[in-house]
Amino acid sequence: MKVSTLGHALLGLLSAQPMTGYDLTAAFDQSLANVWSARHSQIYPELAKLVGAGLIEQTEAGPRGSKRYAATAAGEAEVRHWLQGRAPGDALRSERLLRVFFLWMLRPADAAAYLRAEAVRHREQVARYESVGNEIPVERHPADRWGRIALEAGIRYENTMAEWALWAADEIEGGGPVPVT
Amino acid sequence: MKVSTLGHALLGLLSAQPMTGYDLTAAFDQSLANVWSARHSQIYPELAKLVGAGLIEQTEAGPRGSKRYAATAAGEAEVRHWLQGRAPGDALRSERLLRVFFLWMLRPADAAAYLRAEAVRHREQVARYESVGNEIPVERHPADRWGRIALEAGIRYENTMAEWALWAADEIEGGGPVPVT
DNA sequence: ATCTTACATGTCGAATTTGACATGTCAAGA
DNA sequence: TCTTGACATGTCAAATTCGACATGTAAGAT
Repeated sequence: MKVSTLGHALLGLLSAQPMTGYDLTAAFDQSLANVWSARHSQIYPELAKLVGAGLIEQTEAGPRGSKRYAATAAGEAEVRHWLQGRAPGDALRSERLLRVFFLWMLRPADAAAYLRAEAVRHREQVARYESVGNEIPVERHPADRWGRIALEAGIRYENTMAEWALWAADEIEGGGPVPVT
Repeated sequence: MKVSTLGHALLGLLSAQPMTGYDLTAAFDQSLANVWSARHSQIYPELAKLVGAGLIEQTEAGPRGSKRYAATAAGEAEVRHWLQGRAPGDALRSERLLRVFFLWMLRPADAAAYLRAEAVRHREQVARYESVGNEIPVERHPADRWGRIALEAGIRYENTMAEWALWAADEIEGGGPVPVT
């Protein structure tokens, strides 16, 4: 039984705490949004699949026809196995970075403007992350601590990209014709 | 006529220089690999689609049944339009970062070991990038200069992640039980 | 009482992406 | 001459992802 990345993400979330599909969707929109995304239309079928595989189970039926799931022992084992296996998808996918390869097609001033706007967006993201950081409860579950650690990665990433974008903008505007030594 | 991200990437590459599907596949395996990936099985059909849309055209038929394509004026205009439109897919997708959210499921020592191994992988990537940097010709096409700029983003990114991973490993191993105030 | 919003789950078709299968050419070295 | 590896293009089924459509409940405000 092979489990997709989405499956592993759901399994991981449900190992920390039992949740409904709605809660999981919210988790993908909030904390996980910046590393992996999924819509509810993908989440619900995946939950059914995981139940079928015996990796999660429904633990409770709530108010609005809601169903709460938790990872089974087999499910938790699967996550641990995934965590320790060699990273297969170590590839990063980012349309924003892809665009940089083609900025040479714009006039230098436009490209520089684009990069400075990117820097602003990255800084804004840092601000959002920092406000999220202030909302994380003071360590109730180990997952919270790891949430902070992942957040730190996000903050460092955004700051690095913001600095890079400003550097690149200067490089392009100031650079002028290439010094061919 | 809507063009996918892959389509825009192909259009951008073919605006810099006419290439065959094989060349494009190589470009996705090399320079673009770290921001967007595509297999030849996706590239060839997409080329046919772009030809149909009048965004690229075959300019030459080579030795082994090879077909060289170049972007048309409409194709170049499409790339410029894409570059200037508001970033839709500003979401980053990384299975490696996703895993971090679930490292709490491992024993602290194992999680720290995982992070230190990550740091090593990031450093190795920096080394690879730097050796690629030495192979870029000295500015023959503006795209080369942008290649360097994109490379710089990659180098800064990997260095940041390597530093973060080491910091996180220390944080976990040193941190001990949570100070509950 | 009605309205709005958040909660909650699902399906379906289309687009995207992957991996396997399939085929053939050309150049260089053994 | 033969074999290997790089060059070169394609198809197909399956998996993944997305966006739209569809439906219904519970709580709180007006």
